[in-house]
Amino acid sequence: MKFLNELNPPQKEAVTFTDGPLLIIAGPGSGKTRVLTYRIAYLIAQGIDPFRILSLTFTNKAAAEMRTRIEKIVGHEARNLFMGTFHSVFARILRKEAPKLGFPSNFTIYDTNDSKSVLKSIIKAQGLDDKIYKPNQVFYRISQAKNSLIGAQAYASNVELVNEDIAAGKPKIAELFALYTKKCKQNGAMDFDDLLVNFYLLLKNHPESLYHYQNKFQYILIDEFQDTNTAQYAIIKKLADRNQNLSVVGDDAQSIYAFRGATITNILNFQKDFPDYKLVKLEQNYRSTPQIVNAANHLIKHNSSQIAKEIWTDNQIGEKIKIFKTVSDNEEGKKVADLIFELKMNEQLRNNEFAILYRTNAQSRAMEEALRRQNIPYKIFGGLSFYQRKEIKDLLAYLKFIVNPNEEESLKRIINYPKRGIGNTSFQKLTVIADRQGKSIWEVLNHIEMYEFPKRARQTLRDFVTMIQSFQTMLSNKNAYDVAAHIAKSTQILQELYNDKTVEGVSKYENIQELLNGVKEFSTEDVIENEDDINNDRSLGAYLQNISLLTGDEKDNEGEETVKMMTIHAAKGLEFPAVFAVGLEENLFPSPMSLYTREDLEEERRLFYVAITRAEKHLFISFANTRYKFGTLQYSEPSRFLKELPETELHLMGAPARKNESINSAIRQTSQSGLGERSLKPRKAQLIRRANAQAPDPNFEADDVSKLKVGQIVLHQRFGEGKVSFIAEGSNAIATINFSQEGEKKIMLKFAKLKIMD
DNA sequence: CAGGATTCTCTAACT
DNA sequence: GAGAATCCTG
Repeated sequence: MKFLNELNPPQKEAVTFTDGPLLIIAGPGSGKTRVLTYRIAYLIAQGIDPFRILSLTFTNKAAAEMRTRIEKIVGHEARNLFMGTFHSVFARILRKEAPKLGFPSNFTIYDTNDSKSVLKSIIKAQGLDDKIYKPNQVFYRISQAKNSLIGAQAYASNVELVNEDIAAGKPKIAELFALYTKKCKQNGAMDFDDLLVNFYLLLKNHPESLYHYQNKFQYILIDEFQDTNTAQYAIIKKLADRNQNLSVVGDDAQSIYAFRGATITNILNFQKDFPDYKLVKLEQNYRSTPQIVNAANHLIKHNSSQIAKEIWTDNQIGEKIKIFKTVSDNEEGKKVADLIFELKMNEQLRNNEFAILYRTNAQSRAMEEALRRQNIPYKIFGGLSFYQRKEIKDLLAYLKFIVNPNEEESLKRIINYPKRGIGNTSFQKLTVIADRQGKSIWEVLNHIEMYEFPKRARQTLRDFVTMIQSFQTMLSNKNAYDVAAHIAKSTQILQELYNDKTVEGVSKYENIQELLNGVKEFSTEDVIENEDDINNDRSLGAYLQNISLLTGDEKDNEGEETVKMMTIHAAKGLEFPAVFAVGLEENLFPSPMSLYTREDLEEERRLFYVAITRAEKHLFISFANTRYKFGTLQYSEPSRFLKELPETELHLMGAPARKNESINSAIRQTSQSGLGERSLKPRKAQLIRRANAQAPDPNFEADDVSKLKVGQIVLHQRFGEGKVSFIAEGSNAIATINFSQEGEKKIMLKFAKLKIMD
């Protein structure tokens, strides 16, 4: 167990305290993942059966990372651990236990879009105005309730909630909640929240199940505990109740999921519910430079309440945090790409050492274009997931439907795709009949001859039923891949996309192929030899439930090193040598939706804290004066958060020439352009000044710079006078020049137009 | 009923 | 600016 020597005293304490409740407060970069993985390794080394260890994380990415790291230490035994996100672990268990709750074990998992779509039809069917009852908002309301373990019934009798709805002019939400719950049950479907709620109900209402899982999971570890919601905590508490071997790791300063119902009171509840807990604080940051740590500490002090802790580092002094402004979002992208290029040249950084972090996925486009123009390979995480693409959802709908033919959302998708002449009229008719008979549409379809349909429609419907039945038969004697491939072919979906030779068509075809490969991989994967069948289900149903909980491309491009782009939320738990936090503007970051309450604003600040603390050595923060939003150009001001950073650690790029001027006032200055009437004048003046400075001088003659030396004074056509401070030799020699007006620039001598002054 | 054109709406984060 | 919803025409 020599790995214990790699730990500092509090880390070691956290790893070796095996029995009893444990609360670890872990600052950013304090070796939290290391502690969790070593802790598991330590438990196994103590003779604990990995089958008895449950380790829950919050995102797929975190789960995957943890698994690889544990495998590295303990080897293939790691595969026997029960490990994953809350949702995925509970879904796996529910697959076995769902019948106890009145769901089929092949239940379908609804993603947010599915849920909203169901709600939308319900709202319509109730004759309500979907301008008032926006599916989005209704869904959010229901979701919040479920995350607090409030079901439809409890909701309807909760005076406070109902009054809120009445005040908001939406008195029917409780009713919609009930109808939605009923519909999900009819469809044999659970949404994300149901996975938690239903697992909780299993433990609560089925003592034998509670006993079973309490016994099975003797050691429980929870990562990112600050992000758990009421339902998740209630489950953990029940599971750990008997053995009390619950360890949770969290950092209140990194709590960024309150919008989803996560609640920091869970930390307080833990202290109350497990009074004999041991507390360990990990406060030494191994990740970042003192500048970055200091800036982060300084920023987070602006939040009102937090658990007392002092994050410190003895890492080497690094460079200042660099802030820059650009005129537009596109320029911001360009500047980021240029800086990446420079850093690669000058600091020998590699592509995969960079990350660009933003508040919203929409910001990725400007970055993407700029990187592509610079030929810098990149990878975008998140955004529209692979499984959200239309062609994928279409094929998946077939698979979901043959596995669970009561599920009407899938049916809607496939009944007339590819086009087979079953239009809206027929479908509406089917819905009405099904409702009247209290049967599913599928049951109605199976007895189509009993109902009035035009001859032609009846035949098409009958053909559809025959086709689906043939798929179902196939499912009983072939593996998941064979069935999926057969469906793609026999429905002509594959052929149709193959014939489409447009760029999109080709990519869709490839996507379908990739999906099929995924099914193949899953259905032929090795089965682990053990007594546990939850992990060993290779059926189509298991596959579908598995992918419903994936957000997107978890897998990295093999081999290729890329710049990573993602939202700050997605970056939590990750670290990079060089980080660009972009779009630090009012109405973007903090998000305009966060401005109503202090709590929301503080969550935004914690989000910025997370962004900053991802960086190891280089941190760049940028904002743009104008940005395209909703397709129109908008002016923006620098984010209030910029003023909350300590000036001593900042360097405003290309500006702080004047003495006695604080960076904050400089930031404010640079942002004065284009903020409406009031500031139009200075803007014009500024433009003119710049225009003068930049006007190409027709008499300007560049000197031969091949013999340029460090220390020489040069004149640049645009940047003015500067002193050469460094020259990187090579075929693409680059000179670093300190310009008195514009600050430090890196210039490729090949293209440089410089006049040597001495 | 299909397909195309046009209008409208929405824009926070993740499972 | 993109995707969904709606309208319009064959």
